[in-house]
Amino acid sequence: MQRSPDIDDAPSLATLGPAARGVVRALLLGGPLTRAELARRLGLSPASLTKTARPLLVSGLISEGAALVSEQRGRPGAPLVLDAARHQFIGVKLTADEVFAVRADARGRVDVSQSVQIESTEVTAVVAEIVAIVNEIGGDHRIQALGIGLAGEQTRFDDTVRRNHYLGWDQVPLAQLVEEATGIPTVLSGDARALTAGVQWSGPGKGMSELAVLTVGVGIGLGIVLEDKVLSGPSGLVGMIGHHRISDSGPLCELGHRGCASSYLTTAAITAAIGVPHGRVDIDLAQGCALAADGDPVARRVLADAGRALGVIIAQLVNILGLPAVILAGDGLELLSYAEDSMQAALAEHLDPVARRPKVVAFTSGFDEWARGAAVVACQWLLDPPRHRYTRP
Amino acid sequence: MQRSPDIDDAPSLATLGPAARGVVRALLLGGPLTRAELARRLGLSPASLTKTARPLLVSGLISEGAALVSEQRGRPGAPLVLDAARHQFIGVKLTADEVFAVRADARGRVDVSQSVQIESTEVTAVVAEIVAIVNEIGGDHRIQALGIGLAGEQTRFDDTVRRNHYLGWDQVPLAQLVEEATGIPTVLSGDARALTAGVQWSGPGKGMSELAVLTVGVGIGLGIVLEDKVLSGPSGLVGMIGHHRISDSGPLCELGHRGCASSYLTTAAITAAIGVPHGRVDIDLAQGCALAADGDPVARRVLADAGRALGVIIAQLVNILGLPAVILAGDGLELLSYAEDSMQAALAEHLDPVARRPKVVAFTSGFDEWARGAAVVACQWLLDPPRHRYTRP
DNA sequence: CGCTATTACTTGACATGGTGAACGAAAAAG
DNA sequence: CTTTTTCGTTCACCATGTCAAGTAATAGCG
Repeated sequence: MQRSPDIDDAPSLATLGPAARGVVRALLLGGPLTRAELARRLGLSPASLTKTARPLLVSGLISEGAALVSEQRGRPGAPLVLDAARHQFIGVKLTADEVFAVRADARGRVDVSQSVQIESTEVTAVVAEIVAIVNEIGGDHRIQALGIGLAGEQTRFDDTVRRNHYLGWDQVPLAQLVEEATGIPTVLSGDARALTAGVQWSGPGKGMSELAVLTVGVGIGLGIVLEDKVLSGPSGLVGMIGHHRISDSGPLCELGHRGCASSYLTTAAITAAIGVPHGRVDIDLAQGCALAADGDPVARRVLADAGRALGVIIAQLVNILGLPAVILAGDGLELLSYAEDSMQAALAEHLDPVARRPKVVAFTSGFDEWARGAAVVACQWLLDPPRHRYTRP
Repeated sequence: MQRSPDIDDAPSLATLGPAARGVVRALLLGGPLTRAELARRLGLSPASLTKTARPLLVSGLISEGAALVSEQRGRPGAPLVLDAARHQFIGVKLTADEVFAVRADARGRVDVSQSVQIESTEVTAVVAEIVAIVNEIGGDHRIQALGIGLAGEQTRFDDTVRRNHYLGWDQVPLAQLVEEATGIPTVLSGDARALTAGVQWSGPGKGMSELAVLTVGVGIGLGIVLEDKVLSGPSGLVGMIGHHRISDSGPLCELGHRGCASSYLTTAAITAAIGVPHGRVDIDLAQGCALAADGDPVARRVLADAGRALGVIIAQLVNILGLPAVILAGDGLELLSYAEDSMQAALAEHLDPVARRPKVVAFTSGFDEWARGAAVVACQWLLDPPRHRYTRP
């Protein structure tokens, strides 16, 4: 080819074979790597890497960097460099009253983010809002894929919104609708799954093959990673941990459960529990934490109870699945400031005596993390090796 | 070694390539199948099946049966038949005081079983006992592989016994020791994992891609199947559910937990809970159930509480993992007779409102089911596609 | 300086497992 | 007897991966 590869001239990741995708994935996760190192990580022979890397090099998708200063004895390897910024993705977090979108590169680094309130949850209106924000945020960039995260029962790399309580939708082929309007390949994802994918791809869980992401905020969410894959379950109904009973006594949740996780941990539950004894209904979580900081016994107790609930849930997860790490996220994470001790105590108490204590990490992030996760899902979707299913003509 | 070229001359399953293994696995699970049906189940083209089946046919590993009476319109397919009985496996369940072994075919059908008490848990003594029982039970049959199940933290297709509380072992290369003494390829497995494999391969969970097996007896065990694979976790520590707290009040378990699962569900806990109020220490589970049948209020209450504990655990599993089915097993299962109602009630109460209610199946079986599971693991191990990891010379 | 050990990469022959397209075979339906 | 439908085969071809042998570049060392 004569002309130098223009910036948007690189082939789409979707056209690559499974072997090349594996290399791209490893380069995205591991920065520049030599062929030898790639071969080791992917469990392939050096010969395979020579063969797989060549077409990627000639197509301009990756390039060969200067050899590093050698620490080894032998011939230094030539690092293969993948410019992640040349592969842009858009992630959308869809709720019943807002569309939040980010544009991120293949490593999940966010470039732009934007949000818009929506008035109607009617399908065509929502699709129009998504299309508008995607076009705006996409700008001139070529977008490889679009991921949409929403609360509900989505399976892995889904395309249809099944019965969705929040939006009032049922069997809406949202991916197809958006794809037709934007021309960008689109995939749906449960929001907890998306957040978890983001955390594991390029967040605090990067490189961990097994972990759970537990979110607190309006509700309680859970995403589980096993063997490097985010669990989706056959029906997409996974991680419904919000109403696990923590104790026999305790507050009531909105479903009438006494002492369930939601009754201890949702932001509404915490602010109510702190506000009511003080005769105040307008307290928010920050104020509640401030009260605890001032030594207010009610706030202290409520947050300690919340921490205890967190600890119990973490212990259950680790007992059942043997997870080495649990990451806490969500906008209700503020509560941890005065809940961490009781969380750790409850974790220690409820962990099985032979289970290993997991690493518990608090991951403070903005709301865009949900949309970023959706972008990561879109990227993982493109890189997912086509699952070799013959379909008869 | 010289062998008469008779029926046992078929090639070992271990020599097959991944494609052929897939066909064999499908034939083991699905009885005789035509090439067309195999192609559909494996997601392959008809051409692939012709190619893959041929060497299996000429080697005699499978044969072509007579065409079935046709219900379809077109040409009837020729079913491919695999004689599972020609592939024998041995499964061993190892405890601190007993070695229990079965010989089963590749479909997990048990032919012979035998057990022996062991006096010493010294490694060489135990290995000798295993070798003796394997040789005896193996007879003249060619044994494809040997699986050993034991309580402890074994990873998937393990070969070393790590720190094992029951046997007092640490870092014992048991698989290698037995393999050297018997000449049979040997693999280790956690006992819950083995039981679960047996249940899903050819037990009541046959064909289910997602399920959990919950055992009650001396302890509480848990095995989880996700996407057709039994979960093992990175460290082999999975399913440590025995000390999950069920209620704040309740009996004490041997670790001092009040109201944990073990305190409600182990056979010892139940018999003690029934026996003590009656001033009897020698009650066994059957007698306890008999008392309940006679209307004894203590026994009724204890069994109802046990059922409630079961229901809570099942609900937790289903909430977290979205499992469509849970299978109950173990020698303590007798308790279900007067515990099922409370179990169902607790399950309904603790299940998340949006989660789907799982099928709960009681699977009554003998102790040989544990060893049978180990034999199934051995078979699955042989059929596991060599996981394509290049190892440098 | 040149030799050796070590590590990185390439080359080409080959194996495996997969596909599509064209075709032949056997049954039911009409 | 023809059509339809489904099953199975053949053959050319592709993608991925290995092995064995060789080339390339570096550090260490006499």
